[in-house]
Formats: sequence, structure tokens, C-alpha cells
Amino acid sequence: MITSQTTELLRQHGLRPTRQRIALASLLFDGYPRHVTAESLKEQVKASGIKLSLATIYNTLHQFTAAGLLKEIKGISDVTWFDTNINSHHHFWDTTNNHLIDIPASSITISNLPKTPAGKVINGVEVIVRLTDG
Amino acid sequence: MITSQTTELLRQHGLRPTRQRIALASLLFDGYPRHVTAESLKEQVKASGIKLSLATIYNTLHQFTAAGLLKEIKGISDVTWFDTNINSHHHFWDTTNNHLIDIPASSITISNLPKTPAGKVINGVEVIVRLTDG
DNA sequence: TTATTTATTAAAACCATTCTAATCTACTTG
DNA sequence: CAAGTAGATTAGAATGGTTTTAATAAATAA
Repeated sequence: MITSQTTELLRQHGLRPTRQRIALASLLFDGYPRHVTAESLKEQVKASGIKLSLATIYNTLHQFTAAGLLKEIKGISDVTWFDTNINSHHHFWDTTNNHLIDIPASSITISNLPKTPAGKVINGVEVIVRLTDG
Repeated sequence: MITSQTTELLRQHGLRPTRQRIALASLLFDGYPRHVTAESLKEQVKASGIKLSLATIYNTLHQFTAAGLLKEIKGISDVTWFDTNINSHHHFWDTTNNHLIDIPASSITISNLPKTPAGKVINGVEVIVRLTDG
């Protein structure tokens, strides 16, 4: 993704287009689905010769999530993942390689749930299918 | 649960019936389903006048899990939960009160999953239904 | 440009959990 | 029962992912 498009994307989401955000958005939003952690993204950033702090990576991942550009996934391998696929969907978790694979929301049916407690409302459903070798 | 029964339960699972394990098992395995964290269990222990270290609570929760007496649940509120319901099932997570409610496994149907990658096998499915007020 | 707001950063703090290594307890064997 | 030993408990230190701090820098507004 070229810089001018990335700049525009950031502005559309109310984020100042700083050098760091442009670099991260360029890596993340290239049209392919990506699952990253703060650490994995730090590696990619380093590999592409850009220098920016881990704190900025955390800040930016959270800002992108708040802006609706990323989805946060917890409960996988003790670290927080961020997913460029912001549609409702689920995940295979390959526990051997610590790698995620998307599962479309349509693959999972919730049939006869117990009634939700009074005054409560369903806010989201997260399904993780663990995979091991064998 | 009386001490002699708890002692027997521990022995049956290959665990030495120490004072600490008997105390924790008595609290946990009274026939009612329980969802605890290390901290919440520490509070219960304290409230019942027993004194034992947090390290022992962690050790014991993991030993009970390895012995098949508890199930470990991750991905809920940044801490690890332990569930006395060891059958396959899922959870409502009330994010306001940080409280769990069981959902029977039969309430959720997995219909047309993408094919699992070659050489991999499904090891477990974890579903968390987030609840908020409103 | 100058002022103002917002972002970045290195380093320290945080916090759930695990580790260490010293002490203690349950069980085994004589 | 006594003594030995394998296993358990503990306080406190360490770990590791993440957040905070507070000082500097960059983006925008006037």
C-alpha cells in the first residue's frame, strides 16, 4: 500500500498520519489477512529496516483496534493477537507452530443457548479450535 | 465434603493428601460447579481461616488439572480460570461482574469447518460468549 | 511562525504466574 | 516405631507480556 493511500486511511479513521503509523498500517493493511502479535510485528518492522519502539507498536495496535481497523484476540498462547480480518469469524489455533487460521462465522451454529441472564446482552462470540499434530 | 472422602479422592488420583490439598479439594469439590481463579480461591481460603501460600494454590490448581479434577480456561479477563465441570462445555462470560456461566456442549454445533491442515487433529474447542449490560 | 495538541520513546513499573532453594511433611523400609 | 527419602510447601525472587511515566518530538491550528 502506498503512503498516500495509507495516510488517507489513517485520516479517515481520525488518526494522525505519523511516520510510525504509516509504516505499521502499510505492513498490516496490504489486502491479505494477517494475524500478528506485538512481538511478531516488531520482527517484521525490524526486517523492513524501520526503527520504532515496542511501546509505539502496542499503542498503535490498540489505536487501530479502537478505530475498527483491527480485531483483538485473547486466549491464544498467553499473548494478545491482532487480526486484520475485522468481520465476525473464528480461529483454528495450531498449537505446534503457534499459528492461526480463520474459520468463517458461518461454520459455527449456536443452537439452543441457555437464556442470557436478565439485563444482559450478547456482545460477541469467540471460538478457538485447538489443533495438535497427529 | 468430609476429610476422609477428600483424602480418598486425592489418593485415587495419585496425589498425597496433604493438609493444603485437602483444604482446597474440600472447598472445590462439594458437588456444586465452581469457577475459580487463583486469587478468588485465595480469598475463599482466607475466609475459611486456613492459611496457605499463593504458590501452593497455583501448584495445586495445576496438579488437580493434570489429575483430571479441574479444567483450565484461558482467554477470560487476562487471568486463568479453573472449572470443576470437567465435561466438554462452554461459557458465558459476564464482563461486568467478571463471572462465568456454563453452556452445555450440546448448545453449539460446528457445521462445515474448513478442512483441518494435513497432519493436524482437533484437540479441543473453546467457546466464549461475552455478555454486557443493556 | 508560534502555539497547542497529540505522538513517540526509553526506561521504569505492573501484575499474573512461575521458579528457586530452603524447610517441612507424608510415606516407606528396617 | 525410627530413620531415611521422596515429595510438598513456602517466602521471596524472577519472569515476561503489557502498561505507564514523563520527557522529547512531531503534527496541526491559529
